[in-house]
Amino acid sequence: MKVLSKGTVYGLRALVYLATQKDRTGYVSIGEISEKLDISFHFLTKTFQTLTQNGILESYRGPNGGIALNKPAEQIFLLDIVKILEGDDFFDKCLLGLPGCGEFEPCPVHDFWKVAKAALKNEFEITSLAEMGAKVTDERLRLSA
Amino acid sequence: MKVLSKGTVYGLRALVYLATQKDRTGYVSIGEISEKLDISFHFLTKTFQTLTQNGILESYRGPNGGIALNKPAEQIFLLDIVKILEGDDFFDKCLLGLPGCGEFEPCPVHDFWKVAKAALKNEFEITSLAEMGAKVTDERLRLSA
DNA sequence: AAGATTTAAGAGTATTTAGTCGCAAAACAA
DNA sequence: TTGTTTTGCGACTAAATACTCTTAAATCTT
Ligand code: SF4
Ligand code: SF4
Repeated sequence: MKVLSKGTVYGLRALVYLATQKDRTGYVSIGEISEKLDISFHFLTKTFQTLTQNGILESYRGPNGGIALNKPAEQIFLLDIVKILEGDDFFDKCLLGLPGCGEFEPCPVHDFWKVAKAALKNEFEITSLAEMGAKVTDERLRLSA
Repeated sequence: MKVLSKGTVYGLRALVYLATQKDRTGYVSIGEISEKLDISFHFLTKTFQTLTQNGILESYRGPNGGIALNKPAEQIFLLDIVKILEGDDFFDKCLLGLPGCGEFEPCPVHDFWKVAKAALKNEFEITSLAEMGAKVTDERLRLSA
């Protein structure tokens, strides 16, 4: 059951790390994050570019450059990230991938899936990076499960 | 959000089709199913082999051969299929793929995810092929969403 | 026995996702 | 201006997933 792609998970972990560094001033380099979280530098870079282009991050090149959250971590929600990295239609997906589906002639799991999906979306909608950063220690961001 | 692999969805659609044919006696050929549901014959074959090896289906070669459910459709549940085709650990997966995770130091979505996963599993556990077959018309099994 | 039908099995190809590499562009420092 | 740091970007490679093809084995029909 792969809900999120690797790229999204990496991006998320990195963003949460950023959220835990909120007392630091200025930019945090991708190199540092890559090293601290043990994520491929170039892979992260690509993900961050997408996030920068979509207004989540601000980036700056050159010495002491790096990236920074574009808004306070309290105002960035899981849903924003997921929508950007997984696509806007992320929550429109059907469970069984059957045909002509939808409300019209729903399969047995349709009603359930609709509710479950809505719950997941809501959870993503109310969970901020700040909240995640507060609950997670740096150590736990390092190795993947 | 890809919950189930293509192979699993195909297998599921095919099994539901089988369930709708319960008044027919004898075996249903993979060729027929492949044609009726517009799914690649060889791909289906592979999935069916797995299901046969795991006791869901009974198969028979030669003219008028094919496959048949090994138990009444009322006694085959979504969960059985998913466990076989996606692996036994399907519901053990973590949402964010963070580290050392689990109960110890859960991330903010952990509790929610635990509940959502349990609900999904329960739904899969109580939904039988018969139930799905009753709710779905053959037409709707044909084209994928 | 010979040929037709149908699943079993495994090799082979294509597409998608994941991850790597190299260099250009921006900014700074000396 | 020259060199260094750091992001931007596109091409490249690797692995996983999805799909196809070929041949064998079982069973029936004649
Ligand atoms: S009825 Fe709903 S859940 Fe079921 S296959 Fe169709 S869209 Fe998916
Ligand atoms: S705390 Fe739970 S949901 Fe969160 S990353 Fe860890 S295992 Fe996954």
